[in-house]
Order: sequence, then structure tokens, then C-alpha cells
Amino acid sequence: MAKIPSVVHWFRLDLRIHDNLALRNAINEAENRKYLLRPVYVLDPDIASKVGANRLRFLIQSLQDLDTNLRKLNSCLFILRGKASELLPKLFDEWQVKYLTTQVDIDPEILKEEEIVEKVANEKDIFIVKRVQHTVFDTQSVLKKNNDCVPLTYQKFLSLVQEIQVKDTIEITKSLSDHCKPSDYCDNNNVPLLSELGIDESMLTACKYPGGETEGLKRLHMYMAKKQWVCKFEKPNSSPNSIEPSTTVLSPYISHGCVSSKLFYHKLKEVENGIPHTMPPVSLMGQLMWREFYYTAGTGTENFDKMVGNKLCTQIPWASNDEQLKAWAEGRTGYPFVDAIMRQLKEEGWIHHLARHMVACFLTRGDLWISWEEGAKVFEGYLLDYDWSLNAGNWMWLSASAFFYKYFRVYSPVAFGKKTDKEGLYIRKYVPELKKYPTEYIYEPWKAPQNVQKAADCIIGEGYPQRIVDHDKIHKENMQKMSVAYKANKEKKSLKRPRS
DNA sequence: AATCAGGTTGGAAAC
DNA sequence: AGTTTCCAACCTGAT
Repeated sequence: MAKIPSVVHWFRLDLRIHDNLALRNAINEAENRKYLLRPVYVLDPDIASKVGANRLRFLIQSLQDLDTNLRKLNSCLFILRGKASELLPKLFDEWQVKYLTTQVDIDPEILKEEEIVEKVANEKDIFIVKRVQHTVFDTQSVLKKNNDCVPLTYQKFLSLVQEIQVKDTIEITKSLSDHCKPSDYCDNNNVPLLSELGIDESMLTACKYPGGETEGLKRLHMYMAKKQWVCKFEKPNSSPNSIEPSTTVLSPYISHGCVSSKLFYHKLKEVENGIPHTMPPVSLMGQLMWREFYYTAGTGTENFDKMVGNKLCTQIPWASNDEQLKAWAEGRTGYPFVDAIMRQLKEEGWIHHLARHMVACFLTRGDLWISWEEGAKVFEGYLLDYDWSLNAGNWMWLSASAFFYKYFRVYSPVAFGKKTDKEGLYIRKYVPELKKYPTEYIYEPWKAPQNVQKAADCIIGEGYPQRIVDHDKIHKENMQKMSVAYKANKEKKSLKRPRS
């Protein structure tokens, strides 16, 4: 029997309908040629070994919402279980695929799969369309503008993109014709339940940030309606330890592609237009540009997520200490502020950017002297807004391995949180065993006299751990180590490029 | 070649 | 109380 050829749109980090040019290209191709449209998402069941339950929940919710939105267009989402590199090539024949669309991504794991799929598609004469739609700018052309060098400062990056005209977003509104809809393709909802990935949903805390395009757009519009708030936004003045987030929490939606970064860009321009407003790097637009900055660096740097083999990354002789790494990851370092942050991260999947600074500095150059790569892996599991290039870039920044070099600026686990939360309400929420501690001791409970510890129903060393390191002492030793590592790095560089 | 300004968000002490 | 200075001194990009 002669089969009707197909067009496939491969969804990856673009879990949305709006501003999805690659999807629109697929729809148009299907309509024009009377082919079948097959939107797919490939879910590797192995994902559960790397990605935490919270982020998986966000992903599943996003897929469910995407399916709902596709059905409104007379289509649906088809979820393949397995590896794209194994499944898609088979389906190219079975479905008679002639046209394949997807977005440009940068995460090496996605690229590894893409490379294989692309090779097979080329052999089968399938036309491939890839669209830059995860970032505001085309990072490749930004690099080209800088003579194929990675801009190493934010200001330099801004100067490169300053006069680039950002294209308009595109919309998909017309429903698909019936003849483009494969019969039996959409008969059942095939978005997996969390239990399919081995997750017991009842073990999760209440869902604070539900995934999906619908939720993401709602959040975007809610914040964009607060014009004064947007125009006065200054990141360093927002609080890392407020009980409710002091920033937008749009990041999970942008990292999954539920909300288009380009849409965010245009909405911000609209709000700022004609009103006095803050500027990058501290403004909301500045936050979006930080993302572009790290994407550009990630695109132009081999082994960007590693220390060894990464040209940008200062080589630092980190030590490994599994016990301390675990204590950090599980929020039992004995420093209440650090532990509160790590527990919020684990429970809710989102922490404020400055909170990330605090715990990243603590793990690496500040206190534990453990490699930023270890911290990045922990964040990868927990963060709803995990993003390959931002995660690696920010970890290098905080560990003073790249982009940032003033290593003598160390965050104090005792002093830093007090600036925005004197009473320690944040600690009391996320480290409830210390709830009854007097404010005087909430950031340093080990200083509380025994009778105070008893009265607060929590003995340090029993109900809550002793400090695993002495910050005052160790951060100075680590500064010395940083100085030595920098000197060694400098010598290596001058050896490689001797003066002519 | 050498110098200089500037860098999203430190802390503690000194005014 | 809010700003300034010290700490010990980094790197990039521009000139």
C-alpha cells in the first residue's frame, strides 16, 4: 500500500507553539504537499538516572501542555520512548519522512543524538530545517562578529550585539487540515505519567512551578503587566532568601522552551519603551543578555562543561571529598544558610541566583575546595531551569575559574544572608529543626550556649550537624591556594605563547 | 609594550 | 545608618 509521506517536527528544548518557526515550517510543508504532520518528542527512560523528580515532573507537565495545545491545532504530540538516534532512523522509513524540522540546540547530549539522526536523514534525502529559536541572537553570528573568538566579558558581548536587529516572533494560529493528521496517531494521549519513569509522585512536595507553555505565558504576562516593577528591577537588590521568590522565576519556562526568549525580549522592550528603566547588567533585560552571553561562550568553547580541555577555564587542583560533597548536596554542612538553600533547591527546584552564588562559592573556592564540576552535576539534577551552558558558565564564574577573577571576594555563610533576612525566617522555614533558635544564633547555632540549645529543642551535633569546616579559617587558606593556582596558570599561558 | 580602567551583586572595620 | 576604605590584587579589553 502506498503510504502518504510525512513531515516530522522533533521537539527538544522548544516545548511550545508560539514563536516556533521550525514547527511552522513543518506545518506549512505538510499543508502545501498534503503530507502528514508528525510532531514528536523523544523521551529517553534513562533520563531518570540523571534528572531529579522535580524536573521530570516539570518536563512531563510541559509535554502534557504541549500535547493539549497541539490538539487545539488539530494535531498532537507523539512521545517516543528510547534514544532518538535509534528510534528516528527506523521511523524515517516506516513513516516515509521527507522533511524534518527542529530547533538549534547546544547541549552536547542533544547534539550527539542529533548528529546521528542528521546523518541518516541525509542518506535518505530527507530535507532538514533547523531554526535558531532558543536564544535571542544567533550565537554563531555573534562569534563571527568577534573574529570567531569568545567574548570574555559581558560588556564586550553587549557591544557585539548592540546593533543587531532582533527578528519579530512568529505565531501559529491556523488549525491543521484533516488530511495532514495521521489516522491512529493521536487516538490516545501518550504523554507518560511520572510513575512510568519510576517516580512516586506522592513523595514530591506540592508543585510550586507547574510546567508548560500555558503556565509560562501566564507568568510572563503577569510580570510584564507590572511595568514599574520591571523598570525598577535590579538583580543585586533582589533578595536570595525571601520566602516567596523576589524575581520572576521565568527561567524554568525559558530553559524548557515553554516561553520563547525572543518573546521575553520583545515584551521587555515594549514595557521599557518611553519609561525610565534600569539597564543591563542589572535589569531584567540584562538577565536575558546574561543567558545570551553564556550561550555564546558555550557555543564557541570546546569542553565548556569541563575543567580539563577547556581553554577558558583556569586549571585548579580541586580535591575530592565525597563525604563533604554529600553533606553539601543534602543540606547538612552545619551552616544553616547554606543548608536552607540546598534544601530549598532539592524540595522546590528553584533558588535565587544569589543563593546559587552562596552555595557555589561554599562548595568550591570558599570552603570545601571541591570541583565546580561536582556542583554542576548536583544542580543538573535539581534545578528546574537547568541549562547546559548557563550551568557550566555560572559555576566557572563562581569558582573564579573563568569570567570572574576576584577570588578574594568570598561569601560568608554567616554574614551574607543577614543582609536581607536578619531574623532568619528563611532558615526557619527550610531548616525547621532550628526553628526555635533565637535570632542571635540562627546563622551560627554552634555558638549558642548549651542551655539555649536545649531550650530550642535542638542540640548541635545531635538534632543538627556541627559545622563540617571552619569558614573563617579555611576561606583564607583557600585564597592562598587560589593565588598559587592562578600563578601556575599564568606561567603555563606564557609558555604556550612566548613573547616574540 | 606598557599601562589603565573597569568588572552584575564580599566582608569587616573605620569613618 | 550609610558611605568609604582596606583586604591583597585577579583578568580582559582598549589604547
